[in-house]
Order: sequence, then structure tokens, then C-alpha cells
Amino acid sequence: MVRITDVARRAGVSPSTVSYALSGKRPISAATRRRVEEAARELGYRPQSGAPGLGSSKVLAVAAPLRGGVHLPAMMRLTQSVVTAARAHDHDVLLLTHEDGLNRLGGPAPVDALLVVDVGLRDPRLSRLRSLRRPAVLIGLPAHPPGVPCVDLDYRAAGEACVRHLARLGHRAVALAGPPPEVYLRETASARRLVEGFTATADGHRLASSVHPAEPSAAHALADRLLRARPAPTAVVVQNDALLVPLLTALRQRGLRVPQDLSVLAVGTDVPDTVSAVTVPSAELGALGVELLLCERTGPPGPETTLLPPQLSERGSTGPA
Amino acid sequence: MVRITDVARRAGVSPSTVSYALSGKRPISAATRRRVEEAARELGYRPQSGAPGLGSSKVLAVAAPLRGGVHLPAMMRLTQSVVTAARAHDHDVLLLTHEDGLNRLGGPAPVDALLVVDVGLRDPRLSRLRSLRRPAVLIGLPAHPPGVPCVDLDYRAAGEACVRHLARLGHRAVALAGPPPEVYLRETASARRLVEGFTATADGHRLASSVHPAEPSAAHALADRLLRARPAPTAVVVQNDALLVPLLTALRQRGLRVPQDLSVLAVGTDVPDTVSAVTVPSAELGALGVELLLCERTGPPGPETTLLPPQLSERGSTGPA
DNA sequence: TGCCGACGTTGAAGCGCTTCGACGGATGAA
DNA sequence: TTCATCCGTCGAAGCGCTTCAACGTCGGCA
Repeated sequence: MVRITDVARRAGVSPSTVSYALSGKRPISAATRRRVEEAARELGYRPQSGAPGLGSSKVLAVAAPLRGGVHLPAMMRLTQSVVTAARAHDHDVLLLTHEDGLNRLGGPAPVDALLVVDVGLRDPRLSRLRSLRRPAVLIGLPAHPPGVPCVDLDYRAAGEACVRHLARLGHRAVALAGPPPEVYLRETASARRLVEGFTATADGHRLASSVHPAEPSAAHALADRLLRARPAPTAVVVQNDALLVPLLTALRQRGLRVPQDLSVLAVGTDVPDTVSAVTVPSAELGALGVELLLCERTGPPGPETTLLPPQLSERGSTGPA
Repeated sequence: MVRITDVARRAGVSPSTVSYALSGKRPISAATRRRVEEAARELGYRPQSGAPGLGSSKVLAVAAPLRGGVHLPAMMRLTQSVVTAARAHDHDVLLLTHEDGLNRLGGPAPVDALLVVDVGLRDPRLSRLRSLRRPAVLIGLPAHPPGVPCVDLDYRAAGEACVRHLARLGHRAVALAGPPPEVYLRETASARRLVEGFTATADGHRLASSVHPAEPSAAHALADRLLRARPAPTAVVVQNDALLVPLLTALRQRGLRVPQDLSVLAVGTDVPDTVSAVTVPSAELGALGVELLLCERTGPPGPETTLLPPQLSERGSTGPA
């Protein structure tokens, strides 16, 4: 393994000079820098595990805890775009799937940058994130600006768009079938904000509304609950990728036709193309996050928030009340 | 961040004793060891980046170069199962998507174990793999036993099964639409072995056979080539996830009915359920690889080869010649 | 000509960890 | 009681790297 001293010897300077030349943390004359860079390249030098961080490790960590209620395929779609984008910037990707993903990175974390997904309104990972002192981007929007750039679909607007669409079709009672309770309990931003937009807009339009957190396995129970509810909802918004298809099946089995008897509107990544939906652009979010993370190197650290506007596509599963 | 000295102080011993107690590299009295372990647990101690490797980093690296001709969704399916299985063993996953993925790991690589995918018959990564001195598993079977456990679909048998199936249906001329030329050039094991099985079995049954490496974008050109070929193939085996659907479309546009005019048999991960196929069990391979990697810790390092038998499902796209 | 400041570079210290060599107390034999 | 042995523990050195403080050298200004 080639060490910094090897490079130093070859370039005729001291190891510390090599360190400074490669990190740019101190001014180094152009000539010396060039010699160092050349020596490093010739020897194929690659910084090893020194104490405080491995220099530029070219690794992008994604804190994507696989908790209950998380739809794996959606996560993988995001991951795929992250991997692709990271690769374009010559980075590999470390998937931290544990609840305490960030804590598993030792103090001097061997990663260059961090992408945090499945963000909660008061996400406990944020404090730890700050202590890592690495560039970071959140995919999701906490309740309070975290001092870190955020990217997300505008879920509040998505909830609003869904209700508006249904109200325009003449529906007077709407339901929201959301992710399982635990997702709400941990205050997942996407779920909470969608409910906010959904409920507020329903109230504004004087629609009756109800919210039903649901396990994907409980599609039948949910279908029954929707049928029994009074006032009976004539439209249901489904924000739960894993639940959508089972729910449609359960509804059909109960003799309900979509959209004649019940309109169904999905919010998710993985929506069949026969179902009207606000599609969550997981791939776009991932790519955007990586761009923000790896490009804004040069420039102000701009902790800005980017909310993508929701796009509602009518595809036949929603109709007049 | 909690350091080894913190643990040492709490346990009332010296840092080196903690190191020995936790690594087991020297005999430590049961009492002391217990106190150390307890202190470590209470403080949530997690070894940080010492010099020679980070101890048990709980990271599993996947060397999955994203090269030309690689079907990303298939790769992600595999990744998904790897992530899931790794998580069950309390590991995170580092995706090395660069050509020289293994080289990017510094000498004392911060990973516990390695999974190598998209293996070539003479894969140049193998030598580097050995020098890393980490447990490793190959998903794919090189030409010569590499001294490392291998897991793969039995692609030779898959090629054989496809031709057998078609021969039984009475076909006398069969074609193989494979991945792009570059995939063959780098001697990707799955592609080479399938061709082997395909060609040998066709010869054995005295069927005319031809092989057509193809870019997914060249579906139309390929369709024309198949139509013009003499003897005209009455069946085509497609080992190219990204090509399959475009090719079916191109065939349909040329007025060919499947399976009446041409039988289509796919080999891949991502096959629509209307197409007869030998399904590549990416998810199963990933999970199996991880099991082998993280379970065989306790036991002999058994460099064995596991070849999964191909399963051919008839689903309507293959018929009598 | 002499002084001062700036710049580029260096040596040394220190990061948290492992590991070698050595110490010291307990134990068994003489 | 004395001595040899051994086990468990410790101190110190060293891993490759960063970073601080200091050093020499140069150019500019008086």
C-alpha cells in the first residue's frame, strides 16, 4: 500500500506538504502542488484510514432506516437514482439501513457526504447529523429549518391537490388511507404533511374527511371500514404503496366499481398506470439531493429548501361523485 | 464520541486490556472481561478508525460495477435482497459501483465482507479480492475455481433447458438474443455460460442456432435480422432484460404473432408475466450470498460452488413450431 | 543597506486504536 | 520459606494521517 510518505519522498517534500497540497487547506506553491499531484498519481496514492476521517473517501452515505411501514421498492427506486447520480460524481454509496444509522459511523466518519431520507418532523438524527460535520442534504422537510438543505415533494400541496381534484368532481366526503400508525407516531414528514394538506383543504371546501392509517395487510378491514363510515366517503386517497393494490382488490371483491362507486387516488412511487395519482418522484428527489450535495461544494453552503410541486395525473380511477 | 479510554476508565482497566477483552486476542480473566463488556455496552462503545482497519465495521461491500450492458433494475433487485439480508445480520451495505471498486477500498478496508457480482470468467478483480483478506463470496462463476465460495444460477443448464424446451415443441432453428457485445467481450460468466449451454444443446439436438448480441436500443434492427436469417429461426431466447419488451414490440410491429409465428423465451430478472421464462432469482442469489458470507463465520471457510437449477415457466409466449 | 512581513514549507504532536514486551502477583513445587 | 512459573494486566510504541506552531527565505519598503 502506498503511503503519504512515499508520495512525499517522490515529490521531494515532507509528508505534511503532501497533505496540504492534496487537501488544499494551506497555500502551496503551484510548482510544488503539481509535483505532489503528479507523484500521487504515478504511485496511485489513495489516502488510508488516518485518524480524523479518511480524507476524501468518495463515499456518500444514505441514512435510509428500514423501519416498519417503509415501502422497500420505493426506497430502492430512490437508491437507484442516488447510486446513478453519485457515480456520475465518482462516489460510491453506503446504505445505512439501521435505525441509528448515523451513530454507526464512527466519529471521524469514513464518508464524504450524507443524504438523510424518510425524515421526521422532529427527526432525532438531525443533532447527530450536525456533529458529523459533513455536507448533508435531507430528503424530507422537518418542522423547523434544520440548517441543512432539504429536498422533497411538497406533500402539503399534494394533499391539497388531491382534495381539490376530488371536490371539483363533486365529492362531498373523502377518506385518506395512509401508512401504518407507527409512521405517523414517528412523525414522518411526508405522512404528516399530506394529512395536513388533506384535512385543511377538505375543511376549507366543507368536505367531510377522515384519515385511516393502515397496514398493507389490513386491506380488507380497511375496505369494510370505508364502507361502513358515515358519511360514506365517495373517494379515497391512498398514500401507501404497499396497500394500494390489495385495497383495490378488496374493494372489487365487495362489489365496488372504481371509479363509479368509489374514486381512488394514489400518492406514491409505485402506482399502477391505471390509477390516478400524484406520483412521488423518488428518482428525481434522489438525483436532486445528490446534485445539491456534491455540486454545492463550490459555492455557499446555502441551506435552502426545494419543494417539488405535485403533479396530479388523471388515469381513470377517479370520477364524478 | 465514546473512546476506548472511556470504556477503560469505567471498567477500571487500561485501554489495552479493553482492546484485548473485546477482540479476544489475549486471555483475559472472566471477571475483567465481563466488566469491560458491560462498560462498553453501557456507554454504547463503537470502535473507531484505529490504524489497521476499523475492527468490525459491520459493513458489507458489494462490488457491482455499473458497466455498459448492465441492467440497473436487475442489479437493484439483487441489491435489495442483499440489503435486507445484511440488515438481518446487523450490517450496512457499501455499494461499489466503479469499475475498479475493490481498489478504492484503502489497504485496511473499512468493510467486513465482500460480495462480488457480475463476475467474469477471468475476472481481474479476483486477485485484488484475495489481497484484501476479507471473507468474500462471488455471485457468478469464473472459469477456474477462485478459492472463494460462488453462488449463481446455473446458466449453462439454463441455456440447455431453453433449447430442450424449444426442441420438444418442434423448433428446428433457434436464435439467442443476448446482451451487447461488450458484455461478451469482458467474458461475463452468465452470458458466456448461457451461450455455451445454448449452442451445445442446439448442436446436440441438431438444431440450427445463432447468437445475436444486441443493444436494447437496437430492437428493430435485431427484429429485421431475425426475420432475414436463414434458416429462419422459429424461436428466440432473449437474455437481455432491457431488450425484451422493445423486441416484442418490434416483432409485433412487423406483423409477427407470438407464439404463433415466433416463440419467445426470456432469461432474466425482470420478465413480464406473459412471457415464458427462465427467471434469474436475483433476490435469492443476493440473500444466499449474504448468508454464505455472514453465517459461515463459524465453520470452515468452505470455498464451495452453489449453482441454482434453472426453473422454466411456460407462460404463453412459446408454442409449437 | 537594513528591517519587516508574508509566504511556503517543515518537524513534531496527537488522533484512537492495536500490539509488543515487560511487570507483578498468585500459585505450585522444592 | 524460597524460588520458578505462569497468567493477567499494563505502559509504550507505532499505524497513516492531519494540523499546529515554528522556521527559513524572499521581496518590498524605508
